[in-house]
Amino acid sequence: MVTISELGKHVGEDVKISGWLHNSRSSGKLVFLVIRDGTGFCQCVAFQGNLSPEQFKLAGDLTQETSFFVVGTVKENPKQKGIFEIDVKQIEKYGDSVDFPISPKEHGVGFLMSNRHLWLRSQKQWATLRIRARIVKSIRDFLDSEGFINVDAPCITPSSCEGTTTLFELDYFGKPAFLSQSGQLYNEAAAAAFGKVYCLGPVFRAEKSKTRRHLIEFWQVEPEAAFVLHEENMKIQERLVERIVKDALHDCETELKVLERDTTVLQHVVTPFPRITYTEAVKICQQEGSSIEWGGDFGAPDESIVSSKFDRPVMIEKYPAQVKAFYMKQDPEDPRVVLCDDMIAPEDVGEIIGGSQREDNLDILLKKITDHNLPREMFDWYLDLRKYGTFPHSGFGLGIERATSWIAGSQHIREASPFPRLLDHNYP
RNA sequence: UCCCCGAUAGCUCAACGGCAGAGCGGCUGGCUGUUAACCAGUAGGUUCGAGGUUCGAAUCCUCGUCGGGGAGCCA
Repeated sequence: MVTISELGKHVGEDVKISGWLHNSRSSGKLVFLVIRDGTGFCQCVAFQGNLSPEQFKLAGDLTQETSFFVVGTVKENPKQKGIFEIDVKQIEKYGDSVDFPISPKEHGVGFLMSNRHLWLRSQKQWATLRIRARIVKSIRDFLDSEGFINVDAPCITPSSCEGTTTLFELDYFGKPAFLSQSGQLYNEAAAAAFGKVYCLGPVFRAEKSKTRRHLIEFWQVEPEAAFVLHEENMKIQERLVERIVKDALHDCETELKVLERDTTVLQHVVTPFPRITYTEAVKICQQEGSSIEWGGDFGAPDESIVSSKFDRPVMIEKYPAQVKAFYMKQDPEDPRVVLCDDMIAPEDVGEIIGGSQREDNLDILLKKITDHNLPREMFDWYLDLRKYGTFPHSGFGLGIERATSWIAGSQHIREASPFPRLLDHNYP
């Protein structure tokens, strides 16, 4: 058995391909069957003269998504160079498919989402999720080669990490527990044991978000590195994003073509990325008519204004302390701001990275926990990290689906998750 | 939680106060190179639910249900 992705190596040979019927067209004595096997899509040509009457009728009667195999000779498509097709000699069904709901014409989002388990078979969903897989591999390859160790964080936690967003509460054998919104605090403990670490897994936000940029459950990679300062933290971020985009352009040419993605913007994604301070970003927004004042956080329209000024991802650094999490380190040169940065992707995708140097001074951290009204006793273990050999360190979080959505050019982040969890939508 | 928009054939939509329609999908037939193929025929309806206005409601009004987009929150 040969896969569709390998057909180019078998031109002139007879091969067997197993898969599902994506689409078919017939023309009297010819039937064109587009088969998909998970690795790609391929046209099979069944000519009446080459098949028994039973076999030819079988080919013509196949319905959408019937599973079957063909045996035939691999040929280059006479009209399209580099595209291969199969001259069918034998064809056999595995299983029928009656009234497949997703026909080759337009469908509404609600209908497609309620058929997500079948929608995954569509070409664009296939392409998007293959890009997602490539991105995850790029992230692991990059971090592993940079000496980071994969140390995963728990999904179930006794309290909120940041105390800001709403969390899902669980009954943990009679006591409350929460689904984690971030592995960050655990990463800091791991960084003190392993130096450079990252966790990669799902996180959960119980916010009733209803936008094209938000998921209730999403995957995040969170690198954390000991003795890395703010400046170097940003360099790691931009090199990681550069690598992800470069790998996708190199290895996902077919997928990007299926998605009709204009890759010009992606070609520009090379380091160094532009950097501006929060204060500069506020000025830009004000010049464009935004009502934002220094000290407030950016709204989605403000992010759009800033990102529209640049041809690649832009990093905004040094936000006011009051709009950021308690664990971010105060800027020694300006105590009003913290040593953090957000990376805003182009094309209105929004924030794909949030990162910072962490507060390593025990007294300042204690004060911040009090100021944020966080339960001190829940953070005892975290404060231990400052008691027993405190160390300068930094880290960041990159949203896998946001990155996928951007590179694939998705209209909505839900397409970047195989089975997205959305507000009032967790089936299938 | 707030603000907009929507619900009509399996799907995508039209009809906007006067006979319920089209394309796609299904089915039947035709065609040796099709690319969401094409051509002909055919089946398919409690117009989301409840109430109201009207000679007459898919259409106007009220309430409800479900869905979509956006804000806030953030990856």
